[in-house]
Amino acid sequence: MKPTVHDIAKSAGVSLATVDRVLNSRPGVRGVTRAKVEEAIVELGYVRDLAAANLAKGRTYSFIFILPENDNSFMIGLHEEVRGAVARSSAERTRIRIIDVPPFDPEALVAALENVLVEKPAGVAFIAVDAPEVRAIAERLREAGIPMVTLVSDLPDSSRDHYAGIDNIAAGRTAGSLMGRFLSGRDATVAVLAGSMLVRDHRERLEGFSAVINEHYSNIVILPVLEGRDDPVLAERMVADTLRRHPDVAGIYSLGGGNRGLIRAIQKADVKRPVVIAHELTGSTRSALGDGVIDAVLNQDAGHEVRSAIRVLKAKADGLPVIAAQERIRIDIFLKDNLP
Amino acid sequence: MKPTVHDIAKSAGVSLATVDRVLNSRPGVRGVTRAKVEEAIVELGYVRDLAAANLAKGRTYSFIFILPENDNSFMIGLHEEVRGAVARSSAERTRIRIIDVPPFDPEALVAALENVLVEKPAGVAFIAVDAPEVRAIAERLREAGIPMVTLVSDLPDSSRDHYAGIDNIAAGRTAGSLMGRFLSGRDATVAVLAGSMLVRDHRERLEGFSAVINEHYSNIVILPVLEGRDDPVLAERMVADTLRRHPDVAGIYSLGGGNRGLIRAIQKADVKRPVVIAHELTGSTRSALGDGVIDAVLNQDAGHEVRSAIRVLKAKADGLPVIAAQERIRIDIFLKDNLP
DNA sequence: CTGTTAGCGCCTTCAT
DNA sequence: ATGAAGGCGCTAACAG
Repeated sequence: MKPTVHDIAKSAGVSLATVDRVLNSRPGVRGVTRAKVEEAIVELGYVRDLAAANLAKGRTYSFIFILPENDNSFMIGLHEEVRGAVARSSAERTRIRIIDVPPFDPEALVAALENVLVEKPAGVAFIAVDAPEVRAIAERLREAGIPMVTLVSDLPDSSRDHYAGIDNIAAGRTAGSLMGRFLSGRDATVAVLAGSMLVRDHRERLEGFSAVINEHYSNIVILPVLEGRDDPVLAERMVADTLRRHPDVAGIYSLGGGNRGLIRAIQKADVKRPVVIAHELTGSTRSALGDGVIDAVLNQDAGHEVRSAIRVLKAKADGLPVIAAQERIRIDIFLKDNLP
Repeated sequence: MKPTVHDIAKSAGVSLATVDRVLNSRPGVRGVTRAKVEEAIVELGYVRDLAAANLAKGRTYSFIFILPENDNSFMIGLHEEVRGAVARSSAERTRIRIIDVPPFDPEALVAALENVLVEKPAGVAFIAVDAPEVRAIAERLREAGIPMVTLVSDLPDSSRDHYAGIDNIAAGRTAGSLMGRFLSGRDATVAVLAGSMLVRDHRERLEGFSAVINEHYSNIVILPVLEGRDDPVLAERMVADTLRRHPDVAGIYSLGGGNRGLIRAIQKADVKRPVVIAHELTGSTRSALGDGVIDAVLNQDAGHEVRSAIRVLKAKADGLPVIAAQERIRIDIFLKDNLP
């Protein structure tokens, strides 16, 4: 039989309350007594039953998710996943509140996080904007002991406890390798469509992509980056324009959003289909994969990211370890053949 | 406040015991009484607290994992993952027993499953061998109400509740697409190394691979399949032999095990490096990816499969739904750039 | 400082 | 067929 608090109380010759105080490192226990209890704990190999503890405490983990009110498919999907988690809240003993903020706005993010500091939830998840103010408030959250995970976009070297997202440099490198292989040795010109070079994930993807091309595919020339602001209309115009001015473009790496526009531009253009690699599996990229307009999609599983963030926040709140492999967010590669 | 059994007892004007009988559909309640209780349940929107129920019952889910005592890296890794789950057992209220059986042996598998039928655990997971006897015993397990999930290799159209593994036809197609693209239009000869054509997953991978090559890459000729029995020594000999007799082989698809031998054969051969696509990320395929001997590895995440199997078995045991997206096992594609 | 006691939400004898 | 009471493992007042 697994030992319970009763067993260790008996073994240490104290009462349940004292055992509980020691277990939860609450004050009001003499050093000697504490020592006795701790000894009994290790001796009997006691491990606390979290479910029972939570039941007794009537505990529910209150988490806050700060999400940008962005209208691209990926963010909409992410929102949906969080709402899914909200729907499962009662079964999972969580209470999740969503705070919407304007995208790419450090001030707004800081304000939301300040709010978190007041509310003192059991944990917070947010999509980082890499700015000094954000780092500063994150540090204060850490001091306040509020578990923190960054989602999708990280705040490296900061006080966040965990990052639930992909390695964007690796993603860029992966795109570079695929592009290089798919273009197979021919001299070629490749265009890159990004959202904005001010955003860290986009910068990192470009960095990884360029690095691989420069290292291994010197036959490929990368055109100056197009910044389409993740906007389908703008993206379409920029890509169409590029295809007109560089009819020899043999490849396009779309590392941000606005893929609907990219796809339209390619379909309308009167050129040989370029090799296209894009990010995020959405309705439009999925069907473009099927139609052969896009050749590969790199994806991060938003559902996984959200579930992982919650698991990690719970674990941090309880001071428990996580299963690292389970929380690693993969860089999914989808061809039309392995679509889910 | 979430309603509890007390609330519905009060609302229905009965005692806790009666409520409990209704909740667990136990006999000994008059139709009218039952109706009253059920009405109160829906009216108050009651949902039972599983954690509390399990605490009261002192419940632990007993599961049996039947695993082949295979010595290839993938199976060893799978074993390890199950042992990891065993280590987490107490925290997860599970008790997992592993039964080892000889690989590819329907009789042995049937015997083990017969044992399961006697032991009546809360669920069983096994790597299917596609044989009529296995289907038959699976049917008996279903009749006995024992939740069943197949792992890695499925038993399609059978009575298993769930399959925790990849779609092997899709995996083969994915390999075919990658091979076709990597070889980019050139006329080429491709060799296929399998374990055994008697195993369903291998057959399906070959089927998918061939289909794509035939549909889209008529420039590629596939040599007769080599059956290396997942044995590194045999595989090395067969591949070396093939490379000697067909120095023009431009691609190799290794859809089974024994990759250590494949890698050695390629390294020793005095030919231009072929494009190599293999399955399962192990120590050797990982370093071969790094060395450029293997170009892509298709992988199924054994850890995910095991954790998923357990989640699904638990859910089935409780008659609860699962989060489908969480239980889909991906066909991971690894290049050297996105290694975990 | 330490112990007693009464729950958390549910299940399970044992009576009635 | 129904109900009362005690308990699962842990926590939280409230007394001493």
